[in-house]
Order: sequence, then C-alpha cells, then structure tokens
Amino acid sequence: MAHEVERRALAEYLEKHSLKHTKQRDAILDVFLEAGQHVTSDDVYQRVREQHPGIGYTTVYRTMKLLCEAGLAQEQTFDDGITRYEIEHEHHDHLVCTKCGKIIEFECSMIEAAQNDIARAYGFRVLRHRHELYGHCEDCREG
Amino acid sequence: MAHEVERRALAEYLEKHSLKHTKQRDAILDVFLEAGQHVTSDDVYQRVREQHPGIGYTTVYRTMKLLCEAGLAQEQTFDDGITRYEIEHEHHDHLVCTKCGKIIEFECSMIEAAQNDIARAYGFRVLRHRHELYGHCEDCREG
DNA sequence: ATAGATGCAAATGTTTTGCAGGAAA
DNA sequence: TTTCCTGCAAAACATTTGCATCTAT
Repeated sequence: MAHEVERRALAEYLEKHSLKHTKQRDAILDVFLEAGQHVTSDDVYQRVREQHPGIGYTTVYRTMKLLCEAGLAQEQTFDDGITRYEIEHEHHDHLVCTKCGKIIEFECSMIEAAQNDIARAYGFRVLRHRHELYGHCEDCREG
Repeated sequence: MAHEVERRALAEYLEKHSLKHTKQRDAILDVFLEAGQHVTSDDVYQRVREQHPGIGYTTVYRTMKLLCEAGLAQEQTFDDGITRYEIEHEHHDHLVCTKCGKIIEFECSMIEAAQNDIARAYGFRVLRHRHELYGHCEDCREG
C-alpha cells in the first residue's frame, strides 16, 4: 500500500489526539499525496470522488485542515483567494505565472537572512511568511 | 478643499477614459485618502456613509477598483482573505501581527536585488510581488 | 439625448456550521 | 455505548453582477 510513512504519521496523530481513523481520512491523504503540489480543496474533492463517490465537500475541507495540523500538509493562499495545499517540506517561496498559472518554488538563503534581520530590527517574532513573485514565466513572456 | 492633487489626478484619469466625474467618486477618494493605510472596502464604506448615507456598497467596491486603475490606490491581500487598499507609494513589504492586527511596512534593497536575481534565473518577468512576515509584534510577544 | 454611474437585490464562489444519522473506539 | 465523523443543506462571508433608474456630459 502506498504512502506508508504518511499513513503511519496520520494514524499516530489521530491516536495522540483521540480522533478516529476513518476510510475517508486515509483516502483523502492518499489523493493529496498523489496529486502533487499546490492543489485546491476542490482538486482533492474531484479526485477523491473518482474512487470514493460518497465523500462530501465538507469532509475534504475538514480533513485538509487536519492534515495541516498533523504536519503532513501546508496551506498556501495566493492572490486568487483560493486556498491551496502542498506537501509539507523545506522552507521555500513561489513564482506564480499569471498567464498560465504555473507555480515554481524557489529558495534563497540571502532573503531568509534579510528577513531575520528585519524582524529583529522591529522586535518582531516571525511565525510564518509568504513571499510570492507574480509575473510571466519563460513560456508566457513574448518578445 | 483637501486632496487637491489627487482629485485632479482622478479628474484627469476620468476624462482621459471618457468616464464620469461624480460626487460619489470624489467622496470615496477623500475618505480613502483620509483613512490611512491598509483600509478595507468596508472601512471605506462605513466612513463614507457618515457624510453620504446614500452611497452603496457596490459603488465603494467599484470605485476602489477604479482608484487602483488610476494609480491612486494599491490593492493588498493578506492572509485573512480581505482586500485592503493603501495609498500608492514606494515599493515595500509588510510585517503583520497576528495578535493585534498591526501592519508595519518595511523596505529592503537586499531582498529586492535577490528577487531580481531569482526572476532572471527562472526566465521570469516579475510584474508585482507580495512579501509578508506574520508573527507577533514587539507589544504582543510575551516572555 | 446618451453613454455611463448608481444602488438595490440577487448571484457568485469559497469555506464553514448545524444537525441527524452513522461508524470507530 | 459513547465519542467522534460524516454528509447534506443551509449559512457565512467578501465580492460581483443584473437591471431599472438616475446623472453628467
């Protein structure tokens, strides 16, 4: 069975919090892990219903939140106002193409360092951040 | 009369685009300029109704969009999903306190430079960006 | 006179909530 | 057999749109 590690992580989280281990939660986790990065709740809903037509919107929303709390997923909100989820992984930022919708991840230790300096200068304790560059990607910029 | 420069800029924009110069548009511009940074459409609506009780939500929304197109306002969307507007000014980023809601602006030329490097590396033409650090401000961080 | 603006109500699209029935512990 | 989940329908929320009316030009 696929995604053994993540399934076990979910099971542990559920047990630790006296929550219940259901088919729906496993199904949604599987679909999410399979679907790749930056999926919306609706993406997950559509895909999970291919295998499990009974599942409801509500359950998807609730489960995606749960996966975030369990540290398996991470929420991202871009400028279109739709919440997206990605598999929890190393700290990074995004380039978003406003023509084709492509999302590219990047990392930059120089920016990280500068952020820390700024936070310190303002007495701020930074818990999370977002950093997105919007524009046209290589394929979409003409001329 | 206050905000002469901006009123004139709006008038010019309207004329150039064959749009009409109405009391509502002036009133909303005034309120927006008076209200300070990072106001929501609802903020503007509440304030403008103190002087002009007849004005509708719709007009505020439409006019804030218009002010953006005219280059007098600038849209900002933070993680709460509510669109905010600020007076168009030099490029900058934001520190957002998730306890008290305070928003602090900062500028960092090092980050700007790094962004340009990254865009170049990916063949991206950056049109705009957002960069927000969420956490607790000096007054809200305890211990 | 006429293109464009207004304001109400209704629609939109995403996400959340109430609740009765259902499944896991 | 109790606690937690599910799924539906309805609500919530910010924002947009249809449309009849009104106003600036």
